[in-house]
Amino acid sequence: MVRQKIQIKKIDNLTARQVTFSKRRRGLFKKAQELSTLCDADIGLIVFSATGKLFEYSSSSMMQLIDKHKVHSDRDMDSPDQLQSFNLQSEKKNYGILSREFAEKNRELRQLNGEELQGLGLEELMKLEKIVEGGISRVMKIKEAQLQEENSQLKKQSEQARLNEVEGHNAIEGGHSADSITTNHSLVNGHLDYIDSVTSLKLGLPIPY
Amino acid sequence: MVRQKIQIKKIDNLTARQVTFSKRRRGLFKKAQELSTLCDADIGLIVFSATGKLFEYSSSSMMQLIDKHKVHSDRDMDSPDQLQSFNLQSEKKNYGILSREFAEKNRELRQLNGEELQGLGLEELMKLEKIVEGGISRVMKIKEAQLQEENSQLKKQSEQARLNEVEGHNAIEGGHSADSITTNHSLVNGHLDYIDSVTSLKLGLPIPY
DNA sequence: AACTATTAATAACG
DNA sequence: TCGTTATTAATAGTT
Repeated sequence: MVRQKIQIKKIDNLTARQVTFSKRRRGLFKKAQELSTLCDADIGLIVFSATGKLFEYSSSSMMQLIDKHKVHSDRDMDSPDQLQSFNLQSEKKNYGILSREFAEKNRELRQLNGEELQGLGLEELMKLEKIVEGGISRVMKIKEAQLQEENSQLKKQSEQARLNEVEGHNAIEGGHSADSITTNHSLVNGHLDYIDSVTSLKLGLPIPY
Repeated sequence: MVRQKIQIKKIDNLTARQVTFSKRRRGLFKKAQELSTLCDADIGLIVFSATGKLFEYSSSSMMQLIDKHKVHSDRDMDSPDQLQSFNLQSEKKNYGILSREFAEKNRELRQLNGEELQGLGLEELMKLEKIVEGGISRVMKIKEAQLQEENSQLKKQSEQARLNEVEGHNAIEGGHSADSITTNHSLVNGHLDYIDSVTSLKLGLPIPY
């Protein structure tokens, strides 16, 4: 845009390109900062050079800005079904990054919880529970339901045995043996209040496993 | 920078500020696009107006760019302990945003898993389990351990009852009643193989609770 | 890095 | 928001 006007297309000459990158990058960052100051705008600017080097500017905190941005874009794509499916595709491509980020968030949450959790723990846990609701808790709920059912069957059986005994009859009458009960039964449908008083008292203690 | 040079500080007049915001914003986006094209750079620009309206430009995909940025900044703050503690503080301030993002990631992961999970599910779940390791799974493990112990006690009892019966003795001999077993016992320490074959088969099915 | 001729951006105003 | 214009700012090419 000077001694001669240039076309806006990739600069062929490597050196010239690097020089232009430096100059224009500085200019861009300066303009971003000016806009932020003049108009009280919150601005984040991320630049990766062709070689992968990162340059960034943010008028506040890049992390906060990115979070804010995420909230906004989520709001937009919450209802439209077409965008949703498009989004799913691009997220599928990013599985690795995603799960790494997920792990990271989890670690962060754990750190945050680690402080609050000791005392107030329960409420936080209930929130977490609502949040997680993922595969693992599902599996554990299934397992728990099974155990619970097995339990009640055993209790019934033991009750039956006691009754039979009192009446002088034979308690074992061709039914299920205790060892086979585990293998075949339906799931309980009702609400599982898996956080009971005993469990609550143990919250926050390190559990070895 | 024109009829009169201006100071780079917040413009007092609201109208003037809005006008300047419009003009300079357009200029900034144009320069960002030019830099991206000329120098083959990957650029993301996020601008929030003072009123909270979002404007953004990205030479590729904003999501990919943000992921890339996250990876970079993680790499930088992985070892230095000082940065870590500073980071914790700023993250504490962001608890709300964090947990919302966490929930979102979880939803995304669930969606992704939803497809793979039907078949291979288990491995993914094991990974998830390792990742989550949070309060809720801990609580569920405790509860499960309790149930398991209760179970084995019941089984022992029922076995005892059967033996006693065969030998013509009284099975109920002043021990625990079946109803009181739940309330007081120690935890199992060993490994919990809570994903058993029965459970595996049920993976991916919607579980009502 | 500096220089500088030239274009691009834009402050003020209509 | 849009157009005009005087002026400053940014920068392409050169050294």
